Amino acid sequence: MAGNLRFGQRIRDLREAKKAVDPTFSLRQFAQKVGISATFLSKIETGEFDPPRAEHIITMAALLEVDADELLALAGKTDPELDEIIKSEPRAMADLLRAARDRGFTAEDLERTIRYMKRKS
Amino acid sequence: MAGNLRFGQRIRDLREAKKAVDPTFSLRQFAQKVGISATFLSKIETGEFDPPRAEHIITMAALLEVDADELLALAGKTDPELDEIIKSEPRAMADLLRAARDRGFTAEDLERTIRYMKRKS
DNA sequence: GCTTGTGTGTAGTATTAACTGAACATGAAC
DNA sequence: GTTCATGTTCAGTTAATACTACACACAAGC
Repeated sequence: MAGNLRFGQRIRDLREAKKAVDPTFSLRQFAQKVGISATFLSKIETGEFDPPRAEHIITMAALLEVDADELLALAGKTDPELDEIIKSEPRAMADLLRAARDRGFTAEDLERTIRYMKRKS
Repeated sequence: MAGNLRFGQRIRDLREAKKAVDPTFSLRQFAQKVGISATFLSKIETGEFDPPRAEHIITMAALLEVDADELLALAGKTDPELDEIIKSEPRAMADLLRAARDRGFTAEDLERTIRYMKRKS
């Protein structure tokens, strides 16, 4: 229950922006769409509670039409899908990530690597 | 508490093999080295309890002189270190993993990618 | 001035993961 | 034949995560 105002504030901002156009994005109705209680969402938006679990964050991103990875990163969580990908080839995926870290790869370097992968497949 | 006999059996086999050479690898003493109770280790080895948390699995691997990733994979867990790596560059690392999955990359393909990364850095 | 909808404060609960201590039965060592 | 170390069983605990219901205060609309 440490709280995370950066995440909460971002959700509130996005929700209010949507609400200006679509009144069904009130706190209560948005909470219902996401599948959590209004109480919980209120606490999250004010930074009193930690972000909800990844699944709910992904639902929020879809409803707010933003990229889920951005919100997950703000929440300090990782997409459970990534865990599944790692488990599908644990040794190799672990090596891949460690190689990227050891080389101090930036987002740009990683993009270049992805383009290389696409060429090779 | 679903239990995982494959993991437990592997730990028991490795431990017994070590114990044949080094008698300090009894269940009790090994549990102490790892930092868990003998009760817990017994349940784990017999498959009655789930594997312990990743940190303890990594300690076990070091003591038993096997690769931690092998044991973690058997336990169905991912090294928390990988989570940290992902969080250091969430969008890009997520894209990297998804690209690998979408292309159906095998361990071999991933090794080739790592070699590419080493050349480029 | 009552209803309706807004976000919020109080006071919790449910579930799960990750364990534990103490007592026990069995066999080996002396 | 008692001591000692082995692995196991019983009956729980602790801490964290992820929430919830209900009642409230406030403002807008009729």
